Amino acid sequence: MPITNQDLRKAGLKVTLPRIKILELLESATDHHLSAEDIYKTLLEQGEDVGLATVYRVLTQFEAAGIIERHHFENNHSVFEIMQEDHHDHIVCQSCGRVMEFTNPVIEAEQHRVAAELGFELTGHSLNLYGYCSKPECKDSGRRK
Amino acid sequence: MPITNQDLRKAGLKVTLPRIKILELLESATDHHLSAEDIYKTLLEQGEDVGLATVYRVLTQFEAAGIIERHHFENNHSVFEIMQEDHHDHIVCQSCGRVMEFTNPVIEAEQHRVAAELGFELTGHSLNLYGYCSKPECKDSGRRK
DNA sequence: CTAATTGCAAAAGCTTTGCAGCGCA
DNA sequence: TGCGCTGCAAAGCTTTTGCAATTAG
Repeated sequence: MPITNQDLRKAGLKVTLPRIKILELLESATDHHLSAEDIYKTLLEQGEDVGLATVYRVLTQFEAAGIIERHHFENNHSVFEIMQEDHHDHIVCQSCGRVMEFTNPVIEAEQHRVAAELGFELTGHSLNLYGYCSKPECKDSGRRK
Repeated sequence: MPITNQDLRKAGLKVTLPRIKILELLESATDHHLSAEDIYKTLLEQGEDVGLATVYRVLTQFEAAGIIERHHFENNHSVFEIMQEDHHDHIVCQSCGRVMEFTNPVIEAEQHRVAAELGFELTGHSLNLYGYCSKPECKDSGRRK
């Protein structure tokens, strides 16, 4: 279900144009993982008059409100996505930049076991796989950062 | 076994003071995970006349030569460590910054299974757990970034 | 000797902050 | 109307690059 204006208000955030637009983008993106820059450029292309600083501020607020999630991939590339019901990890194509999601209960369980074994109270984790995807249209599409 | 001068030469790198010092630091650090800044500051404290740019250059060359490994943790904190025989993942204490290593064959195997399933040729991965460790002396030691 | 390496300073990302004006509730 | 929000510009950080001087082999 999409994020509603009510959800924003509940998070103590006013319903403003930049916020609505950014949510729309994140919800509609083909692979719904976008960087701040992606969002900024797309909004400019759509004729919106928005500042990059606002994009960052809004994304940070959304993250704090639990509306979106931020991921740091390699080469310092950060992307954002709408928070999902179920947790999932990511696999990123080094060639075309495509991001796919997957869930794996076995890995999940092992992580908790490992943390417990080492005497850690687990608060979070990130698992990212990197490789080359098999899509025919993916032959160094230049998306690399 | 420690990295030798021979290893450096074999990698096409001249044996210079900064390189030796940086290797020494990485090999002797208590938890052998150091950031570029850590290394730079420590060298300065030791009275070495070295530039931060050199530290970054050397680390990058070492990484390319397969001598060290770079990890991106959350909040854009990068650390480096000597390359080990066996692959391992990391668990980081959010409070004291301690980094521990662990290996888990089950997770390892699952990762390959998942990648294959999604049609990816796996080239690398990073798994980091975050939490709070149970060491008594770890009570917000202020190391947080 | 001479190409590799270094320190310094400047530049290049990416992200955050200060501020005056604008706009949602 | 009032405080939150925004765009702009400037500043902060981490990392990289240009360059002349230095050094390993």
